[in-house]
Amino acid sequence: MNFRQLEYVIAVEEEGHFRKAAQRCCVSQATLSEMIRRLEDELDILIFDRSRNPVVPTYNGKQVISKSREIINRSKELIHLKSALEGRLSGVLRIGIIPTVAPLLLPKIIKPFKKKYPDIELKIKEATTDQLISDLESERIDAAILATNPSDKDFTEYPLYSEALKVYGIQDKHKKRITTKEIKKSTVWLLEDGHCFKDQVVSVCGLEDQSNQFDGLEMQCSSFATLVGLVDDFGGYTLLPELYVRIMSSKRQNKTRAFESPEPFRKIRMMVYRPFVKKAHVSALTALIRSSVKSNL
Amino acid sequence: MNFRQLEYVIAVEEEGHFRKAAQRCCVSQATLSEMIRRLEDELDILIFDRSRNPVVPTYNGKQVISKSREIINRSKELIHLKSALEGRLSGVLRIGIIPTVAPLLLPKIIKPFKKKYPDIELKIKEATTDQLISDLESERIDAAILATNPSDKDFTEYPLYSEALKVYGIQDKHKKRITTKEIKKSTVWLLEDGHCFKDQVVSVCGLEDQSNQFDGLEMQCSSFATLVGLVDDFGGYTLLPELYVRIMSSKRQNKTRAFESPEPFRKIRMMVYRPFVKKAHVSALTALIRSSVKSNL
DNA sequence: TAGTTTTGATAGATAAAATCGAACTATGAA
DNA sequence: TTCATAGTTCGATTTTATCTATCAAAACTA
Repeated sequence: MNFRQLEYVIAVEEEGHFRKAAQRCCVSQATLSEMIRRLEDELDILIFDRSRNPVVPTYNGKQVISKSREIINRSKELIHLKSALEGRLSGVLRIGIIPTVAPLLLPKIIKPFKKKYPDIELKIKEATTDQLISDLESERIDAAILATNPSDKDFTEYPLYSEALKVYGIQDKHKKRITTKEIKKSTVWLLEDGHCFKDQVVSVCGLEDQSNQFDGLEMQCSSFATLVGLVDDFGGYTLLPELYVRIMSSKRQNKTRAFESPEPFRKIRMMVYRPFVKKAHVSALTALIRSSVKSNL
Repeated sequence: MNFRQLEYVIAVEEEGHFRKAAQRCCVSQATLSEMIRRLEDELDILIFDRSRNPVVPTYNGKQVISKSREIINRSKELIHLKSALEGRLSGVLRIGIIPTVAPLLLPKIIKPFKKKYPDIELKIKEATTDQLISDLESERIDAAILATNPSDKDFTEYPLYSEALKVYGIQDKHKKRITTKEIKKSTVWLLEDGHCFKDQVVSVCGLEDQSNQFDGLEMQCSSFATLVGLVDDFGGYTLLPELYVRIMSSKRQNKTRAFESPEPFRKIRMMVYRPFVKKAHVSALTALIRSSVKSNL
């Protein structure tokens, strides 16, 4: 067993293809094939089902790949240890963000982060909470920015910020605050399934799990911009997180109101699986996000 | 960088000696020397200070060794993955136990464990709480059996059992229970510093941190057997955990009493640092200890 | 002090491995 | 069938790890 074999296995899993994987690893396909066969012999585990296209890992193979990732990730850390010890953070930081946070947060933080830590290569993945949790466990990402608290307590969390949920779609200029009862009388436009924000809205408003239906129109929304457009065109309400309200036009901000106290809010957290690896990287990013949001909320 | 280089580094750290390390790794000293030099070149970190005898790691070298252990431990897990997946637990399980628990617990569990899991090689280390916590962090051991709760919350704990603290040295056969006030009037013999049991006794009885002094005699005790002997010879009292009382002669058990309610007790826990590796091994041992103790307490 | 032992480093030879290009087999599409 | 694509196998080549033998420095020893 050697590091390269593990890297080959990871590459094949990600590419689903021996030739592409070989290309990525800068070796001939023959070498990669032979090395993977040798690893399979040594572990006495068939890692890939080659009869399928794309090549897929077997059940046992998935366990091998998972362990391989752990090992390769740590070996990368060892290679970057020197610069880490010197305080020059370097290497890769792989972050996952849910779609209802990404467009609000990323524009604020990417540039300052790259400026402050030029030697860190930032890899960002936008995906659903479930996907990101699975990525954390398999060490495909180092940290995830989520709005829900995974019931599973194998994760460590660092609170980032809380933001209130606001209501969009108010026409009455004199109205100050609004209750859930009032908006339930009308249509409440929701994001499509899979977004945790949708579940939060349903729970906050005590809605039946109504889908976006209006006069024969069914919409699968994946962004706040679309939701706001729907409200403008068809009436009704939608809920928006505070940070999104702040980047809307003032005309639209005028159609937004806070809930009656106590205001519902969502907590955004940095979640990590192995709190000690990339600790310096993650806390650098965490600190940056906190200070960035503090000046905006 | 390859696995063997990391193994060589770990061996040198543990042996403090290139030749001995080479012998342990079954290679020539020249090979080991060369490979370590190459790793140092690659990482651009001087790992060992060779001018000292025994050879000691540099500060940065210690970080390298720590990461190397993480990597090597995981590579071992990968090698044993097949049998782990088949339910036949195999490989090494390295356990640390504090000295005031080891002699009470080990005799009960080692044989049944070896019988039930013949493919697991059990390595047991007896050491103080502080030492074991450091061993857990550096992955020198997989789990530790402790009586104190490390304030640091980076550890996961699995409760094993609780045992009451009893008082030894009672002469009055008609006495049923005893209070801390009563025993404080006389000498209370203690274990030497470093044992957490001693600190627990001092705290339970509200003692000044008195040392074992009696008529010009100063004793550094490291076992309950010695403490009991001291009480027999010189009078006074000592505190014993319940499991120890059970293995004493009935003559001595007759000189033992429980405290007035609420009885003080100590909680014995299995502590792990990375709850997911060797999870099956650790829970196998945990289950065995619990059931073994249940029939004895 | 001079000789001896011990320690880790170095050099050249050798065995083991990883890698490559090319030929080979299997599968599915035109 | 014929072709294209996929992964495997084979022999040659390069790279790497390892060995033995030797060296230089430091630590003992007589």
